[in-house]
Amino acid sequence: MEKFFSLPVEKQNKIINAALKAFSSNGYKKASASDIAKNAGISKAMVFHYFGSKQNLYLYLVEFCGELFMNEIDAKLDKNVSDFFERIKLTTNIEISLMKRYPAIVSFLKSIFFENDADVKEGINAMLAKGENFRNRIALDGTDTSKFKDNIDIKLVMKMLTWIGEGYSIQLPGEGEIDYDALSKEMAECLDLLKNNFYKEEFI
Amino acid sequence: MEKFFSLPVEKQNKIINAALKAFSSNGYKKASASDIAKNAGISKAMVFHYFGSKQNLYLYLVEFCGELFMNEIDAKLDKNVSDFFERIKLTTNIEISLMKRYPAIVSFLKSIFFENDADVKEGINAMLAKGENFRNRIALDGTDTSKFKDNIDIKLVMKMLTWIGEGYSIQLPGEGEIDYDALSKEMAECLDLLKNNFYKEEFI
Amino acid sequence: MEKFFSLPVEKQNKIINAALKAFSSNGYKKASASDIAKNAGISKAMVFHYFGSKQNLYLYLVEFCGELFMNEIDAKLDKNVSDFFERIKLTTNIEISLMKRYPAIVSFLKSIFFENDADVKEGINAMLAKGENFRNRIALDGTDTSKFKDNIDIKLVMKMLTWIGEGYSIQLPGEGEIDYDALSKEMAECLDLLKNNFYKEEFI
Amino acid sequence: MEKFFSLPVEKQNKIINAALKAFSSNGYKKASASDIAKNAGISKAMVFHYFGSKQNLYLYLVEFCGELFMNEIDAKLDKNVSDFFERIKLTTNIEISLMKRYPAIVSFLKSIFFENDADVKEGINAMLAKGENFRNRIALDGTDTSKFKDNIDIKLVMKMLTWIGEGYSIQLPGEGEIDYDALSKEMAECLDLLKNNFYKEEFI
DNA sequence: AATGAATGAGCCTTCATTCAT
DNA sequence: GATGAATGAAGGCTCATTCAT
Repeated sequence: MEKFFSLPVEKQNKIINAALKAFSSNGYKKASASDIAKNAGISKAMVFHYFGSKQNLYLYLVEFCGELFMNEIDAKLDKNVSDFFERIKLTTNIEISLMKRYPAIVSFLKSIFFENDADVKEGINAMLAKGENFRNRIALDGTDTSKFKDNIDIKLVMKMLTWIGEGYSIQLPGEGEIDYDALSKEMAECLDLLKNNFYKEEFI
Repeated sequence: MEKFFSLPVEKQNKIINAALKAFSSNGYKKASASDIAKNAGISKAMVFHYFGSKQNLYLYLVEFCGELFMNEIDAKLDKNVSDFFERIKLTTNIEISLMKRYPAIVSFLKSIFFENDADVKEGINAMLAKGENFRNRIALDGTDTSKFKDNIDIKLVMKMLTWIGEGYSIQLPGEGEIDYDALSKEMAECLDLLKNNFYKEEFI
Repeated sequence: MEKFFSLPVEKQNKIINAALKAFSSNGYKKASASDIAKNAGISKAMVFHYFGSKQNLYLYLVEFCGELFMNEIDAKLDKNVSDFFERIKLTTNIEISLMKRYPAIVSFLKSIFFENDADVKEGINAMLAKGENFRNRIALDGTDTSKFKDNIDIKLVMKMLTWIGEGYSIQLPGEGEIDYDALSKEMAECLDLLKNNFYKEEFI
Repeated sequence: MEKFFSLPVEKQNKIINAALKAFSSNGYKKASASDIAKNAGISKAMVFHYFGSKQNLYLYLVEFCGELFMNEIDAKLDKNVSDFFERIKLTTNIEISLMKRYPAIVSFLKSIFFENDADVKEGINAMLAKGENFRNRIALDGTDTSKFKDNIDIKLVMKMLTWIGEGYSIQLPGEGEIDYDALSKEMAECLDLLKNNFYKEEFI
């Protein structure tokens, strides 16, 4: 796959976007190599020249998108913030900012969740597992858990938030413009609701 | 499709389960009629004899599963229970009991969400719309909302619960045994956590 | 095929007509056994019970129709008429009267001409050859050829008439009402034209 | 279909002939793409690569053959010949010369007449209509009709000749060598027979 | 490197034919 | 005899992948 990486980044991105779009709107199986090629402005044969196989291309995209998310957060999350909900909010906003820059990524990751094709399922699960670990680390390491009421199971809260976050991305429309600000605001309301009711009086 | 319905129920179910499994693990497009036939122990031609086309079979399953869920809940949900969380809990348990009887349904409905193939998307959306109406009706009609603390946005709680519920089914493995009791218990914990913190003191 | 013949004639005819219609409007290959069965009001399996195979059925129809034509003419042609054109005219009118009684036969024989499927071609050709012999015999045996101008090649005239006759049936519409009287009249004009110019003065 | 046209003409012709042969001996429906491919020495997939669908290929052949006939005659028919029979004779000979170059065309056009499959019937009829106009124009425009005896209905003669011409092509064998010279000679005899008896004394 | 041609495997679907009842 | 179910073989078509240039 060095062949792909030795392309000018601009062209790489064009191909990546074409593939993301094709895969997310049609799924792994139905997305055809020739569609991807057409969208990217290259010949079908080049897709195989660069990536070897459709499967390879798909798995590369899975990893590429996953790493992109994690690196971005690693780089931009302020480690000094110790408040649980503040961290989640920051993380969420970073994710949303990423979505703004690479809209195709969103639908792709969305589609990945329910891709069940045997050819790519293992790779997807591996990435998702990595992502879950990452989330937990980000959310829990160095977090001040003493603010929670004593009877609150923080891990359960964390799980709930994960599902809520997924719920958000799932409900996004497949196509068309996304109102990222509304998204951000609604997530914030959710977090506030939980914070107001899960924290001890004095930390609200 | 009368041909299918005049089959002994046992055989119908075998075919349904084979199809559900094939579709949920491969998606509409890649699931092959011959796989379905093989798993159901019939010849490929019979699939077409019974359902006419793969599309027809898929759409039938979508409707079958959707109706099954809704009818089951309609029939078993005690309408006298007015407590919001109690209702959700009952509903969830009914769903889980359904999963026990038709395990393939879960992964199928899971997969339906993100099926984008044009041949079946319209049918899926129709069913999902019906489902959403149903959910709202079940959760809100006749529910006593006065127990919530005054500053709680009940619609937001409802949304959160929907996502949490979906989160549950999403995290289920595509294949293999599912620990339904753990599932049920974890969901109950979630509901209790929210109830304990969202209700006024006197209703806990 | 005794099984077929032991049916009441009424039912035989219903089946024959259903098959004639199906074959003539769709051709040998595309006409489906289930169509024939449906049109005849019997089950598909019976078609095979009676005729063994679609090929058999088709070949039977070819022979049946051919024999019907020839027997009819043999029976009704007045052997005392010795004038060439008069005979042709009589024959033609007999044919047309047959068409009136069994409309489906017309389109079927029409379609037979250009049926090229290897499964039935041989049988068709055999029947057509028999038909040609028959025509020649009818037209030439006992015919008074002395009326023709001396330089006329009667066999050539005969061939021309055959082609003209075929031309007539070919130009018939596949479906809809046929104006048999116009047909009869136009053929008569043709014959008169030839007779007037091919016969010696004194026999016109 | 540019893909097909950018092939070397030699290969185009091989494919065309393979298809003509397959279609004329089996009809539209039964002729299989794989037979065509096999006869043309290409893979089945290429048939679809070149023509998109079997229907497309068939309709292309219909038009190709039709145009070929008409162009050839337009180009070679000496417009100064005004004698009716002379024109017919020239036309016939041009047609026969075409048959020598593309033998499969004959059986194909023969088969087209009675092809009833809905997928191609419309296209066939369009071409046949064009052909009929063409025939009439060629035969009647600029023809000297004064040579006919006064009581001859020229339109009827024209019709007869059409049927006779069709009769010729119909009697041709589907396969095997055709004796084009005999064909040409017999047609000439026919024309002479009619000319000698339909023209006024002084023009024979 | 880049392309268009080429292919083979596989899919949905149809249908003549056979089986079980 | 009669029927509906069942099947296997084939056909049109698609597409990931490879080849030749």
